[in-house]
This record gives sequence, C-alpha cells and structure tokens, in this order.
Amino acid sequence: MKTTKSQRQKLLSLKKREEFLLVQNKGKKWVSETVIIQTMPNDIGPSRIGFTVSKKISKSAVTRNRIKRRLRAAAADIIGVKGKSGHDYILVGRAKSETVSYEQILKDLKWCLKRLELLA
RNA sequence: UUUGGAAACCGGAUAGUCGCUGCUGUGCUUAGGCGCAGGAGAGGAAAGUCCGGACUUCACGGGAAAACGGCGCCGGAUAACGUCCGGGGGUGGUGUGUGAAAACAUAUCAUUACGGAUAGUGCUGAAGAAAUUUAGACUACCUGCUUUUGCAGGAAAAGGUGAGAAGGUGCGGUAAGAGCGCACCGCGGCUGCUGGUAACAGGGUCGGCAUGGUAAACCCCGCCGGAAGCAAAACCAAAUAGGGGCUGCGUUUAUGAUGUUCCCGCAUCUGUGGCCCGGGUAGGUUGCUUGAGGUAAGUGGUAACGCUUAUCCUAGAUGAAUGGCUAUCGAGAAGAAGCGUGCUUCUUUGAACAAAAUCCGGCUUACAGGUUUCCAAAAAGC
Repeated sequence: MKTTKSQRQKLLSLKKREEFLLVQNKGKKWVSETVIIQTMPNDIGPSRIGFTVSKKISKSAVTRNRIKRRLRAAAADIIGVKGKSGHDYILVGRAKSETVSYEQILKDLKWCLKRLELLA
C-alpha cells in the first residue's frame, strides 16, 4: 500500500469542539474491532478529519499518541486515496488499535467506509 | 573475579519507503497560498505540580502593626529557596584503650523536623502499691507490741510492673536504710576565663542534685511573604446586537418628554436611510525561545560554587508536529541438546519508565538494561 503525495487528496483537520459534536450527534457511525468511524457531508469541498482517543482507552499519554499516529497514517492511506471528498470524518481509537497489525487497521477502515458507502 | 553500597553517565542501532511542523534559500502568484532544494525537530525524569525565581497584569505615597501562611543549630554558596556545601550538637551501631562495673576517651559508619518545656495552658493510655506532687509501703527488710493470723512505726537499698520508679559504682554509716557523709564518674545553674567568625568545646565556680515527656498540641520568640498567573499580557480585528457623532428624508395624524408654572402655537427628540467613531466577541499576530545557556582550557575555594578567555546556537507545536510501515542487527530473557560443567549450538521472544506546551534552579516519585570510579567483604594469586 504505497502511494505518492500527488495521488492523494488534501485532508484538512477538524479543530473546533462544536464541529466534533456536530459530527458525533448528526453523522452516521460504523464500529469495527480496531476503529470507530463517524461521518457526515460538509459544505466546504475538501474532506476534513479528526481523531479521538479518550483516557478511557489508556491512561498513558504515550499510548494514546501512538494510537492517534497509527490512525492518522491509516487515514492518509485509505481516506486520502479512496474516500469520497466533501465529508467530515472522526476516527475513534480503541484499546486494540495499539497492538494489532497495521494491515488489520487498514482492512477495518476500508470495511467501515464500504458499509457507509463512501468508497469513491 | 564475585557480592553489596555510594556517586557520575548512557538509556536501543542502521537502511529503505511514505509522510508531519518550523527555519533558510529560491521559483510562481494581485493576494491568500502553492512548488523545489538544504538543514533542524521530546526527557532524565519532558511526569507529580510540592517549593524558589525571571517575566506579565492588577493593587499600591512611604513605613509599621494585626491577622493568616511558611520557615527554624551555626557558617557559607546562590537571582532565590523549604535546595546544595562545610561545620557543631543529639541519637544509634562497630572497633580500640582505661575501668571491678557504670561510664569515659578516641576512630569510624549511619541518622537527625535540631529555636523555646524555668512565659503560660493542655495531654500523659494499659500495666503497676505508687506516674509529677517536695510522690509512694504490694512482696521482701528493720524496730516495738503481740503467742499464731496480725497491729503501729522506720525505710526507696532488693523484687515485681513499665518507655520511664528520680543519678551510677565503691567505702563509711545505721536497728535496717537513704547524697545521710566522702571519693570517682555523671547532671544542673552561673561565669567581663581560654579556643573558635559562630553553633559549640574546654576550664573555673556553686549546688548533693525529685521537679520527667510531649511544641509535625495550643502557644511564645525570631525571620520571610501584596494578589493572580503565558488560558498572564499586548496588538490587529469579521458578522450580529447595542452606544456616540454628523447628515438626508418623513411627520405634526398618534404617544410622551424638553424649551415653559397653566392654555394655545412653534421648535427639537422618540421614526427611518447613509457615512464615520470608539468599546468589544469569534478569529489572527506577538509573547515564543539567546538563556541565572552549553562546551573547552586556565584559575580561586576543603566543597557547594565563583572568575577569565575562546567557541557554539541546539524543538517551538496549539484537536497540539517531532512520526507510520518494512527489513537487518541486536543488550537481555525463556526452553532444549551436546560435552570439556560453564561454554557451544539450536528454537522462541525482541527493550524499562515516560512524551515538551513561557522559561530557568531544586525537591519528590517511576525506571528494563549497561558503562566508569570509589568503599566494604569473600575467594584466588604473589
């Protein structure tokens, strides 16, 4: 799964708390073993993406950061290449996200997108 | 060489590929921005947020006191500290010497929240006869009375209880005893004596010397402290609502106010459009990393640390970058086999704690493994 920069669409990041709450309350949701995805269309054109790893998953900041970085890398590989543009995404980490293989995260993420009918 | 302790330091490596955030140079773009190249990018604790500062805003004429909070042997280091260094005292252990013992001297190690208990108040369980008051007679002791059980008195030397029973040892003394007397040791007060900057140590002198412990109990004494914190703070500043100024239009039909005490009339405002101004929210920029800075050499100091010269620039994010994946190597761990019994080979596993958030100095807590130095003990060799 190697992609170059030119093949990817630009992904902006979600920053405000209201935007997160909007997607969480109004958006569609699909749960897999390693990742939970929430999404809804936006009006601005390019896709935006945000990550949530709560303290319930792990009390260690090191672990939470690692989960966030793995999800960010997976999102760039999957959503950046195959996801529909013009949507807001939130990826929620789970406890298994740190230890499971990277291939498994990619697979779960793709499956979630397919179920939400967002594969381009 | 092994084990234990102390201190200092390090705390996975290399390559490929795909990315992220600043910086420098450069190209394009009206601008926002988009490319290309180069180079940089988590810790010893970044953690806990427990102390001390720098810095910022607010308050404030200066000083003092009260209240509240903190600190507390002495000297030094420092920007400062509750930190660090050196010293003193106390307590405990060990070795040596003196001694009958108690104890003292000396060396060394550890530890210490170490101002005041004679300013006052409070508390002091259980056990024990008696626990702080010039106390106390349970057993044993001595004297007298009594026939035995016992009664009266003397007495803190012995036993028992306890953390602690009011100095210890010896001699004298006595009915038995007791600092009752004496010697040595210990203790307390005083000291314009000696050494030391000082804490303190030593000496002298007085007292036969019950009057304890607790101040991380109240309290007393001395010293220190204005408050909040980078989400501090400064600047730029959209939309909406509201405020002020100028001005155009409209209306005396209605409401009220003012000029004006009442009536009438008139004017202005209360209506609405435009422009401008200031406060201020979202958002943005600055603060933001050159600093009580690092490294090296010299130098002063027992040390903490200081001084001089040279040289270097080393993260700056903000839903929060500093990475994802793959391969190789790997300190180490577990298991099996072989024999030379601590080595070899094979298999499996594959690195602790923990991630900056304005910046420094400390403290505390977490931490697999490794390196160096010093100390102690044991074994081997000489």
